[in-house]
Amino acid sequence: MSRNDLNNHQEANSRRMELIRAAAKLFRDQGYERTTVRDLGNAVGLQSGSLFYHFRTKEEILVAVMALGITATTEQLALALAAANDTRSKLAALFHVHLHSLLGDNQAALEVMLYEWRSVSDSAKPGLIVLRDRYETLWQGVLDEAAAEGLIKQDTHLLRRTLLGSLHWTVQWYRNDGELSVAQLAERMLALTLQTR
Amino acid sequence: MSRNDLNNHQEANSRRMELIRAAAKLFRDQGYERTTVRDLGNAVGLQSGSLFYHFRTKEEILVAVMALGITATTEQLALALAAANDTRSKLAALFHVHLHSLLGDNQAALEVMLYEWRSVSDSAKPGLIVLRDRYETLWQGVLDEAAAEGLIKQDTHLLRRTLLGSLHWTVQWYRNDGELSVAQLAERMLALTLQTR
DNA sequence: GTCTATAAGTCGATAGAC
DNA sequence: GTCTATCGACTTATAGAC
Repeated sequence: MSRNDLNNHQEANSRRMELIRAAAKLFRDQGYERTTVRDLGNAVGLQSGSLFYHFRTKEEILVAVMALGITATTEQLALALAAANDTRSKLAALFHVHLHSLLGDNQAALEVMLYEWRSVSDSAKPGLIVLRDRYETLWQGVLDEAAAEGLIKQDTHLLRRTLLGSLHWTVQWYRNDGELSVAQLAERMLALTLQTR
Repeated sequence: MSRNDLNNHQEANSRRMELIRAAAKLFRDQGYERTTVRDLGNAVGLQSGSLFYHFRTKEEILVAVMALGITATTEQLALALAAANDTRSKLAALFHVHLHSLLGDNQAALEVMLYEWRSVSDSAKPGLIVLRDRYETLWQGVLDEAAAEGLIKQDTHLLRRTLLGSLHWTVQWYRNDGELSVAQLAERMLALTLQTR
């Protein structure tokens, strides 16, 4: 029996999770539309027809990939924020967690969430928007705190959108084999944001 | 005979241009892969087969849309920079021209350039990259000038990438019927960038 | 659970009439 | 230049055997 639960991405059902992870990479590299169910089957050693035992439609796979991408990132951010001692550290966590999730090893799922949104049907969008809002609420809380302390500028709503845009765009130009590590990039982007001279 | 000239997008050949403009909107709204040649034909009152008199392939239409988007924006920026009196005005022009080109009336072409890059074949990429680099070189010149005058921070290469990322991402959340005009948005994003308190 | 086989439809592109 | 008609390939999804 196929599952359709946005939240329960941690299920031990390894075949399903294996498929989601393989789909994330294919969707990221080729795009959702150009990736066929035969491609997905090949990636996990199944015939294309067998996929439909695990998922009812190809789009259900896309939604599962996106849900995994955003919830995993949210969980990592929540953990990092809980471990941070001061506001400056929390601010740094926003950049580090986001970039690591986006550019780190095998983390294609968040990128799919950001760049394949148009392929999601209207009926599936609300559930994903809830997950995205949960993540952005964490961001907003830290930014408001940092603005109150004078660390960053006051226009925190617009700041959140511009910062997330800057971070999302890194996938278009960042190269893992370049001179800059993900952590170094996070620090330099943080420095550009802080109210210091 | 079909034309294949990246630069000559101003050709008076109105049928071809009409098609490019219609394709820009369809590609933006539905994505390149989901837009069929039948959709393109309907949009300009042609049968699908007739398109191939004007373009050899569907991808050639995509490339023409992108070339139009980036060259038109570059031309507008060059004009605005030539009219600017000081560095602060040039900085403002970067934000205003980019956002107007991206969010203004019927300006779908630049958005297609930014978000359908994966659908461009490897053979067509170099020509478009040349056009994009021309645009980013204008940006880099202004940013270097502004940094020298202390208007913005010194890390201008990374700053260019983060700013363009912020601007590109506005298409994902900006609404024309909202409370903020494009010009107002440009000013507020500029304010977030300037080294002032 | 996974297979084989295929249904049922859509796709980009071409050929030839006008 | 645009039409009609269609080719051949490819697509998601289903049915039934194992």
